[in-house]
Amino acid sequence: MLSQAMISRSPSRAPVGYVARPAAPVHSHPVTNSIELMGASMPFARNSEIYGENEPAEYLYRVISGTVRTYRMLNDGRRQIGAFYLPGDLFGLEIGQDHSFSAEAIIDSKIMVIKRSSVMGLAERQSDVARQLWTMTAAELLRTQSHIMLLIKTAQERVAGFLLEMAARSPAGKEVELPMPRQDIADYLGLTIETVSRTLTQLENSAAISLPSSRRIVLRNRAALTRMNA
Amino acid sequence: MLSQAMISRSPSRAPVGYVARPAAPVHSHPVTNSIELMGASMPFARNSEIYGENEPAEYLYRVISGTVRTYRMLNDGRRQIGAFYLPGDLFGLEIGQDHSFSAEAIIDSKIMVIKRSSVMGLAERQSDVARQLWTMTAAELLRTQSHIMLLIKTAQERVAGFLLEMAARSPAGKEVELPMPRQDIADYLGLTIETVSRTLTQLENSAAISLPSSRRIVLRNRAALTRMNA
DNA sequence: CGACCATTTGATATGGATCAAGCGATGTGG
DNA sequence: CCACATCGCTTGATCCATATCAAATGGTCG
Repeated sequence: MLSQAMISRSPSRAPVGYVARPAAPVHSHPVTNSIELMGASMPFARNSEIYGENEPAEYLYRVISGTVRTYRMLNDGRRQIGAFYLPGDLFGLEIGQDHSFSAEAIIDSKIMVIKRSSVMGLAERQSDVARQLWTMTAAELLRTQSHIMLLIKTAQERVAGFLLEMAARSPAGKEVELPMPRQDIADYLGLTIETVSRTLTQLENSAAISLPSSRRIVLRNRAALTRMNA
Repeated sequence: MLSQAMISRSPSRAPVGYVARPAAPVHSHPVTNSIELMGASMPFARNSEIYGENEPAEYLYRVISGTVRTYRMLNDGRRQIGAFYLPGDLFGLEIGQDHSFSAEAIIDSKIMVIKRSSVMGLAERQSDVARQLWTMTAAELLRTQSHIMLLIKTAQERVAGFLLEMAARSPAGKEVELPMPRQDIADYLGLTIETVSRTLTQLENSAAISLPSSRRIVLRNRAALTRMNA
């Protein structure tokens, strides 16, 4: 696991030499309008690193297509996934010098890369841009706070909560396509893959969901899931 | 527990009628200089509510003396403490309309209350104030992210981490005076009081700490604690 | 002193982890 | 085109860390 990440380090990271494009806005987040048009699109292969924890945060990123995970490791190898980012989502915004998490593409992804200095420079002069940056950070804070609430719940509640969250973010509300493997879900929820798997089976048996395939989940009884979500 | 909170709701919250003071700055956080001089000091009794979750966030707060806890409840009564705030700390800053956590004084406390609108107005015109607000939110985000990492650890790691955190924030580095009861520590760490208590005893037996009294903790072997902290 | 509350300690239960094996889909080389 | 290796996922058996239930201890205040 670690060695794989190591290998993928050098090839794909530096956005040097990439050509800036007109950058067709894919998803339009109301909050980030002025930042929307900046930057260059870059491909990242499945499992490749976008940036590493403690590296200088020189860029800010937006998912064009694909999915990204951010994570942090404890020194003995336990991994905590901080967030999943879907098309339209911004990530990698830091106020400190360095990134506090690492980021990897979960599947082949296109990522818009934006120079931090240019955004910061803009924020100096335009208070609405400054406000956007603050708003984005605040949104991350709210998300992280909800994540904490997830982590004190039972396995069933965590999984139900995760499914509802993913459903809410997916284009089709009822059918969810999960881009990430069970291990990622487990590391996001603070559970093992076995527990995630068993809980999903259990939810299927109780008719709350159905699993046409392991990555495809249909919410059959959203009320039941919401009730479980505590 | 809930009824107690209810009772304490009306008496002490609205800062109406309080006289603004010159407000001697007690602790000087480098990050919050311009905000430091604003607002009025207000007393809050032990266990009284400062604000409630989902209430409009009209003020911003700084601890002058005492200690504050913020928390959120799940609908079945499980409580998660989001943070402890010590003298000098700012809390209650929200970018949305409402507070996302409730806040209570743990012990009798003096709290500086600052009108949100006045800070926001200032931020409109002064970019350094705007940057301060952003920086404060980002600091909260970092804290919350660390909290998540705590919650995936073992009981011993959580308690060791908590003690180190409190020690780092306390004036005297080696001897820590805990202003909060075991239940608050438990709800912060996602454990039960029994587990917190047992873990402390175990740390004492292994000579990592000593407990002159239940609220007073001496770090005898910081290296051991750091090692446990994973 | 006695009541009350916080904390500790003890005994037992249990949810989720761990260890281990089976299964199904996907891809590859013969 | 099929046999088989691989990988991700599920299922089963057992274990263990922490929760739960219960009682004892200690500290504080009237």
